[in-house]
Amino acid sequence: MNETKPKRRDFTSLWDRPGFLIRRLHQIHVALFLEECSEFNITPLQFAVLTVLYDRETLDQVTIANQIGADRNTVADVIRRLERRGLLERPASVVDKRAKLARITDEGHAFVEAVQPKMIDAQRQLTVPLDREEYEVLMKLMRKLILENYDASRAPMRPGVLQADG
Amino acid sequence: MNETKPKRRDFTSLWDRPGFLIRRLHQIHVALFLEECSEFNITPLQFAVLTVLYDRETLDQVTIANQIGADRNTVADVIRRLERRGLLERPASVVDKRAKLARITDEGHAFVEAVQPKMIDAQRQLTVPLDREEYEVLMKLMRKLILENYDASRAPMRPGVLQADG
DNA sequence: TGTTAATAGGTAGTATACTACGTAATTTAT
DNA sequence: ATAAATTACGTAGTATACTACCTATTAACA
Repeated sequence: MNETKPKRRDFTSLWDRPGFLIRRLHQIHVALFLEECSEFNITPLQFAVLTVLYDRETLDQVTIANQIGADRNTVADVIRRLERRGLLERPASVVDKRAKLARITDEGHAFVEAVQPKMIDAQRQLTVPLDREEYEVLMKLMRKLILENYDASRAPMRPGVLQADG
Repeated sequence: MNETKPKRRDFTSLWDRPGFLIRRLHQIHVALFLEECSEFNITPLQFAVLTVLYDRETLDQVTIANQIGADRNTVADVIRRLERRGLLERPASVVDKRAKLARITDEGHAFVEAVQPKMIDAQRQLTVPLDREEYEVLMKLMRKLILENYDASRAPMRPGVLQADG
């Protein structure tokens, strides 16, 4: 084979910058998700919130933010929109007067079930180019980077959550 | 070894959804970049725009957007901010009265050189957990997904650009 | 007990990343 | 040469993802 350059990590071209590729992948995923779910008018983050509330638990905003690895304020916005659509309720906590809880409604529950197959289509379409082994390798490496850069983002997921879901 | 489940692609847990992992990775990358470059008050996308203008070419907004794989309107915002800081100039095109071009200033040129090492630190920190082979595999798989989902996002990069930089 | 810490939530502001729509200029087709 | 389609740019609006700062409530400790 022709031995090309040793190829150390140089980052000169945009296509040699992991951050650049990750940004593009993120754009593409969001675009695919929105396209597949266009009939439901739902976003990836909104669906993630509904996913953690699907089993009818009643959680506060911070817990939800930690479980989906999102910013506290962003989650507050998302919850506001989902409540406006009647997919969530927001009961006040009786034990902690600061906390404003969130719980899925029956409508929200049915909504998740309706959207689920489309969400899966979006995930599948993004990754169809990969065979089984490539897929597993990619997922493994991405999980590794997320766990090792655990405290980089302002919305780090808690160890408990990692163990529960990972 | 203990043979766990066959592990088909099921997407039930958030950590089994590629889109979810990509969103988290994107968050982490942005956080690392902003942290490393905090003294310069610059974002990944702003730096990407400066990168394509670094060799003193004078380009229009659409061309810039295509080269960095970003939305046209987003690029317009970014350019506006960079111009406000004196890092870019915006000469009008003489051949096409619709086009408003962008060109890097001397200040912008020096700025890129000052920020470059910090950008590289951010890229490196994101990927330190990976050894050389893992790094190359990850980059290869991400590039593959981007190229194969070429027309998914509204800001697809043109084949010419792909050949030039890929 | 009383002071301090930490926590839950809110508001306001910025940047990215879109959609939808409109205008002016250019290119293509008839 | 004129009409139609395309292109470049702009504005306005929405959603995500932050920072910074604020209040109220709870927990910790001296």
